[in-house]
Amino acid sequence: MPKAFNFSLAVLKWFDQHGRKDLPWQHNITPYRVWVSEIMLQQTQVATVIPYFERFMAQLPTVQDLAQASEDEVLHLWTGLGYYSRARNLHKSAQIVCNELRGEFPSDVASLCELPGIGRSTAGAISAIAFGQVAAILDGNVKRVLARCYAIAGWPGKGDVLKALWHQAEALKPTKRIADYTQAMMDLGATLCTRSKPQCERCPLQQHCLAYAQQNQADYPGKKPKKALPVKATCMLILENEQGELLLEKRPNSGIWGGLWIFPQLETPQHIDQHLADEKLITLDKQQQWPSYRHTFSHYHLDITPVHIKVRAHSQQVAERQQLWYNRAQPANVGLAAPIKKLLAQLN
DNA sequence: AATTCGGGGTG
DNA sequence: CACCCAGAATT
Repeated sequence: MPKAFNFSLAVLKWFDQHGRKDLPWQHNITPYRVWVSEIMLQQTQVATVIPYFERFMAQLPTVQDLAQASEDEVLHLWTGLGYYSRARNLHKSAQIVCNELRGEFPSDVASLCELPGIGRSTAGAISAIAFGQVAAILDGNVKRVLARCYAIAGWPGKGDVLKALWHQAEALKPTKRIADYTQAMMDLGATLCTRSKPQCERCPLQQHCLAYAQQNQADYPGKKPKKALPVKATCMLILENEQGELLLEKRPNSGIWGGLWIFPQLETPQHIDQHLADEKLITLDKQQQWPSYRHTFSHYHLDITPVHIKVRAHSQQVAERQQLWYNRAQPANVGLAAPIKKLLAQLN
């Protein structure tokens, strides 16, 4: 009868040989240092955090120093790290710890979760690493390790997937060496069980990893589903004067097609007559509606309905409005939006 | 349950 | 450039 696989034992054995043990917050371990490091590490990579952590600790070595600092000073120390609400919550929590908890950090997950900026995973990390309490974590690294090892499919942003991952995290945590185990799981995810090109040949879980067995490591964790792009519609006026030139307008520098030149746009073809009147343009020929087509951006589809109209221009209000009559034989040296290029090509 | 927050790293 | 990262708070 072979001995049953002991997940945490294998992870701890690997940690003893290969885990990271020299990160700044792994020395002189105190609840304050662990807490600050865990907040900084939320959604932020270790290499980015290290210099910020060093500066922060040099400037505000204790929770009392942090509580008494100004919010501006805390935010200054955070500048460049991103997610600035983390800094404001950290500051608030320090004041709560000092003013309401007599300077003593809570040690259990539920109490830690009461502090602003501390959720279930960060509470578990602080409780386990700083206080040795048997608590589970589920950060991005652990999600990846567990999703692969147990073939937990789906995007962790979905409630049921997250629930399944937490279930495994809670079930696997050991009662001994919880601090090392917690660090080990994060190290495993950060150094071996990486998002791309995981080093499975060095992984202590290889023999038991379902994703490795199926050789579909890349399928875990499931990716966030790309939501269907919204569809917008526009009508583009291809206004051709008696010289065969086409009216273009310059887009503002900010926003879509910034600084490029496009045909005048209307929401729908119904607005054409009004627009021509406003622009003091006289229709010379029948309007020709071209077939609509779809142009796709990263964040939406744009259904374009081109309408070709031959006109006589009356006034010369062209310059101030950032307009020009575009001569295809002697094209102006301006940037053209992709759909405009496409339509110009179709005119020939 | 889905969105928002946000700077940097990476392929 | 798209996607991801030691997630939590908000709607």
